[in-house]
Amino acid sequence: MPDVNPAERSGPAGANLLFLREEQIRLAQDLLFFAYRDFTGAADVILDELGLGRAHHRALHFIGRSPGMTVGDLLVILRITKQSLARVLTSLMAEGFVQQLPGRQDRRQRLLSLTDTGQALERRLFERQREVLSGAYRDAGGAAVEGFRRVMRGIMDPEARAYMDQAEGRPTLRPVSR
Amino acid sequence: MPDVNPAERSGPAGANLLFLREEQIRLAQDLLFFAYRDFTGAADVILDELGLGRAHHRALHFIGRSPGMTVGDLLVILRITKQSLARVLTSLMAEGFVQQLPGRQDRRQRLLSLTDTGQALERRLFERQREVLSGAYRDAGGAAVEGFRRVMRGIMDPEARAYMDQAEGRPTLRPVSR
DNA sequence: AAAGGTATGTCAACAAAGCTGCCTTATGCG
DNA sequence: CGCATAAGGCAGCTTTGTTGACATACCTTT
Repeated sequence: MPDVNPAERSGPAGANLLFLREEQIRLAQDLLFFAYRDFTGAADVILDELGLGRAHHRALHFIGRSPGMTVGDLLVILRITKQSLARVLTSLMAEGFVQQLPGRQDRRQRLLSLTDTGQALERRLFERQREVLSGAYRDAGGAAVEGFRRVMRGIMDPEARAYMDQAEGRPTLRPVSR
Repeated sequence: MPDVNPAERSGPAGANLLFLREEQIRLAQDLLFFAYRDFTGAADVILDELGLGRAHHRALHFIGRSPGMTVGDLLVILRITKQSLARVLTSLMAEGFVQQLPGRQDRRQRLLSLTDTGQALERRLFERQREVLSGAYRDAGGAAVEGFRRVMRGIMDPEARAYMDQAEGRPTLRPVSR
């Protein structure tokens, strides 16, 4: 039973098929662990230089992706508490990477956006991760990329899928609400 | 490849293509964040019941995957420090989920394996994640799963790929070295 | 057998990034 | 006016990572 191709077998070996299926799921667990670790780790050198952590990177990423978003929006996306986010945002604003502007319709809101410096930093971080992903995309090919996208989408919960749908196709260039 | 290689294009649509390529990378960033978050989160309810965290789950997973592995092996896989691992292993052993046996050839080693209780717990955690992954696999289809695997592999660093190669096809049933 | 390297464990102290609970301020809205 | 909402802040705690120093047992080489 060492390694049999799962697709080519279905005879009396029902249990074997079950095993193969389970093994495939376990491989996916491994894949998620290693790929996430190494992908996020790609930006660490830059973050360390600046005394920032991954939590800062996540905030930069999503703010850069939807400039003008509210603090509440970001909380929903990150699924962390106000306090955890506050720590990160406070330091990002103190360092001049992120700015807040009062909402026009609702002046209680603080609309978040990246400053020029913040955009530059986000781009540096992005480039590091792009190198990793570009390599993977190139080696895997376009069809694989589409498969990757579909499986990953399926793993996310419905709320995250909804966010993705709305984010897709929206140019990041959307102007800051002023 | 679905989208034209940017290197081969420079006409009037060059900038647009570049934008599409960048947008695709940013979508992948989102995918990794949400999928990892929701996949790992699937087991949280069970972990909370037992007062365990995700670090414990990772240890259980990899020990269950390679029974008889050494502490050093696990350190290399997880890429955390001895101290961080010690905390986790100590509590897993105290709760009776993990056991250590001295190595036969090299008696300095402590070979790690799951106890029966540990295997049962690992299975419960696994089932939760399997539900998520099975759904994603079913909706995406077999070809997509293969693409997913290839892209994820490409994202991992070479050392992690080497581990995956060695882990693949190895039945988890490998007996505990006694 | 002595010497030096390796595998593991342990202590102390610290940092990042989560969390809860509670309270304040400013603003929107019925 | 009164209540709800968006955001911020404070105090304190937990999990999980970090470093550095040191101890013990065991392997390997001389």
